[in-house]
Parts: sequence; C-alpha cells; structure tokens
Amino acid sequence: MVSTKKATELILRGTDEVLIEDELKDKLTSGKKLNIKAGFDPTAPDLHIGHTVLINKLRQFQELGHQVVFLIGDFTAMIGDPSGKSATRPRLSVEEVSENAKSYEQQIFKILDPDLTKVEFNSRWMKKMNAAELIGLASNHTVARMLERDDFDKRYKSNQSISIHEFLYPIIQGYDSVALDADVELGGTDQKFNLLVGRQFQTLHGQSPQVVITMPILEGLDGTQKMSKSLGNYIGIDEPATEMFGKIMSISDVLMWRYYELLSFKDLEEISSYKKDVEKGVNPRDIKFKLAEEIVGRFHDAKLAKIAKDDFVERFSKNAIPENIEQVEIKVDKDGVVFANLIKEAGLVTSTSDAHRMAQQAAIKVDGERFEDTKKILKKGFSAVIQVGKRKFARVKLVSK
RNA sequence: GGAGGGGUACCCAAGCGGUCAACGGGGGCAGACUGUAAAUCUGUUGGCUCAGCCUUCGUAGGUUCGAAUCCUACCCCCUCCA
Repeated sequence: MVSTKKATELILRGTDEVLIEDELKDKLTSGKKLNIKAGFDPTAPDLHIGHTVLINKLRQFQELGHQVVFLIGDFTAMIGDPSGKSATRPRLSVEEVSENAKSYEQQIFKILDPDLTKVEFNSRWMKKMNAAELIGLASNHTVARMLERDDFDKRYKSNQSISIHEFLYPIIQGYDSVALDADVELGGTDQKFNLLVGRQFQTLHGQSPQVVITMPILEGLDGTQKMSKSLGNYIGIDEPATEMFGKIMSISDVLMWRYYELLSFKDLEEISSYKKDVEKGVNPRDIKFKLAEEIVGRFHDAKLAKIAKDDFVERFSKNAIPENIEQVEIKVDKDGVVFANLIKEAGLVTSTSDAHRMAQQAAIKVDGERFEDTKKILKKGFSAVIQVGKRKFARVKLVSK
C-alpha cells in the first residue's frame, strides 16, 4: 500500500482542478475501495489520445486499488452534451449509440485494468425513470444556475438557440452520480459544471458528495481546437503505427510541449531537461521523435515504433516516395480516361476542377516528374505513381473494363 | 398572440436590378523557404467534356431582356412585448 501522501501526489499530478482537495485526501485515507466515475458520450466511435489524458488518470486510481466505473452515456447521448458547443448538437439514433458504445468497450482495456473496471450505461436507470420523477429531478435546479454556465450564457446572449432538452443533460449526468454512488468523478475542464451538479444532487439524496477532478482538454493537431474526431484533428489509438508517428511529428513545436505534459509518462524533470536542450540548440524535431516513439510504443510496441520512425525518416527526411503506397486500379474502356478524371477517381483530388487547379499550382507529379497536362488522355496499361501535394500518393493502374 | 430583426459559398461577413461564381476576414489546400514545425511571402478555395459551359445566395413561384438584389406565399432562427 502506497502512503497517503504519495497517493495524493499521484492523483493530483496533471490535474486542472480538484474540488475539494481535502475531501479527496479524506477519501483516499479512508481505506475504502472508491467508486471512480467517468462518463463518456458515445458520439465518436474511436478513442483518440485526447481521451487518454483522462483514462491515464483513471488507471492511476486503479493502481491504488480503486474501482473505475466507465459510464457510457447512451441515454444522455440522445441529447448530446452541450458543453463547449456553440450550437445544438444533432441527436443520435439508437443504432448509432449502441455501435459506438461497443467500440468504446473494446478500446479502453488497452489502458485500463479490466478487473477493476465496470462498464455501465446510464440508460439502465434512466429508461425506468418516468416523467414525474424527471420533473422532480429538474425541480432541483434553477434556470438562473443553468445560465451561469459559460456556454449557455454565450449562446443565450448571442441570440443562438438553446433547446430545453439541453438543460436536461447536466441534470441527468448529475443524477448518474447518485445512481452510482460515485466517490470521485473525472471529466474534462469543460465538464466542471456538469460534475458539480452531481455533488449537489448527491447531497440532496443524502450521499457524501463526489470529489470533482477536472483534467485539461488536449488540443488537436491544429493546436487550437480541442482534439475531436468530428474536427478531424485527432490521433486515434487504433491507428497504424506509421500513421500515428507521422501525425505526432506534424504537430507544432509549441504543441509538442503540451503533449509531453499531458501524454508522456516521463517525469517532469526529464521533460524540462529537454526544453533546456532545445534552448541550447538541439533540433526540436529530435525531441519530437522521442515523444512519437513513446506514444506509438504505448499503443503498439517498441519495435513497431522503431519501424515507424525509420519509415518516417526514409520518407520525409530523404524525400523519397513512400513504400506502402495505396494501389488503385481504375477501369477504363477503349477510349481511355482524361488525366483529371483519373486522379479524381483515384481519390487524390476532390473534383476535376481541383485537379486543374493543382496542376496550375505545380502540385502534381507523375513518377516523380512534374506534370501539368491534366487534359491528357490515358489508355489502359498506363501505370504510374501519382503524387498530389506533399502527402497524397497513389500507384495507379489502368485496366480494361 | 402582437411588434421588429434576420436567413449569402466550410465559418464569419459584404452585396441590395446588369461588369456577381459573388468584396473582405478566418479556416483549408498548393508553391517558395524549412525540420512534413512555426513564422513569412505568393497563389488558390462550386461543378463539368475547363480560353467554353452548367448549377449556387432559406424554399416555391412571379415581374424583368436580365435578380443574391424587386413582388407573392411558405419554412426556419432571433429580439422585445403579452
């Protein structure tokens, strides 16, 4: 058993806010196996490394012997969490929700200990709740308090719509804590309001209020918006090693430190020594290599991480055409096909107009040679590696219909 | 229920009878420079059988030689009053 002081330090590391810290200490010293709740909105079918900031923290609780309740908000997903959103979210169908939820289950055990993890769905109790009970629950919260929420407030003041059902989201999430008798709930910083509602409801139901821990939200590859599947700026934990490696290498230098802080398991002293190295003139790229290797190693293994690195160096530093280019066969009749259409069908550009534009911008290469005649007609038997821009490649072959 | 404001391309936002495929900004993409970074500069950003043509300005009609711009109806959003 780890000492209380050490345990507290471990839990506090990397957190954004802990409410209330003394309560956390009390709970950690109580000797009780704590219920650690974290809710996930199953809108995105794939976990990305942004989610792992939180999951890593859950794992730390497990290391201390506590029980993690991985709550899939399949019921609340019908509402769509309004947190941090500037607009009403579309509702998901029952089928979508169940499909997404399964995917979550499959992925979390890459990090969490299955023996100390209970997967729950809030539809289990919410389905049984009748309208009268829901109204009773809703009566515990006022509109004024709802509008304290920054995002609602902004939307309200800027004349954007807020649907009534969105108000139910924090209320139901708060009730989930009662249903689970949660001791601690983790969430992103944007979840603070929702998490605090849980405390309020638990108190009303005679439970000891949960400790609220918020974790920073990881920025996506663009460095500004939060990492999310729908914004397309994410690194999925299921992605192939080379893909993952490349994405990490593409982040900005500033963002790299943020990723180190939130994703790396290296201790803080080591990270600050890297910073000093860079100040002394070490190429930040090399520090980024270390980060990429660590992360890829975690979700694949060290060997694959090394291969991914070699592949990266080969491909970009030496400016070579990558090894594993997608093979595309395009069927043509005897009249052949116009080049612009060919690369559209190969998925290298979105339209033939785009193809012409790219050619004008000198972005197209065929077998390494600059190519501009987008109107050229090609017949079957043609085969070449076509490159559009820096990153899009395809080995295209024309075959007869 | 009443009064008013508004719906323009990925987002914000001009335009208010012709020169508008639609100013400007953001974002995206491409080129140069680099470390596939950032910053910067330049170009580009509806589609097609691409020096030409076709479809876009909430929806459906109408007026006109000609409409995103005028008229009519409808839909949606917002504000204030009740």
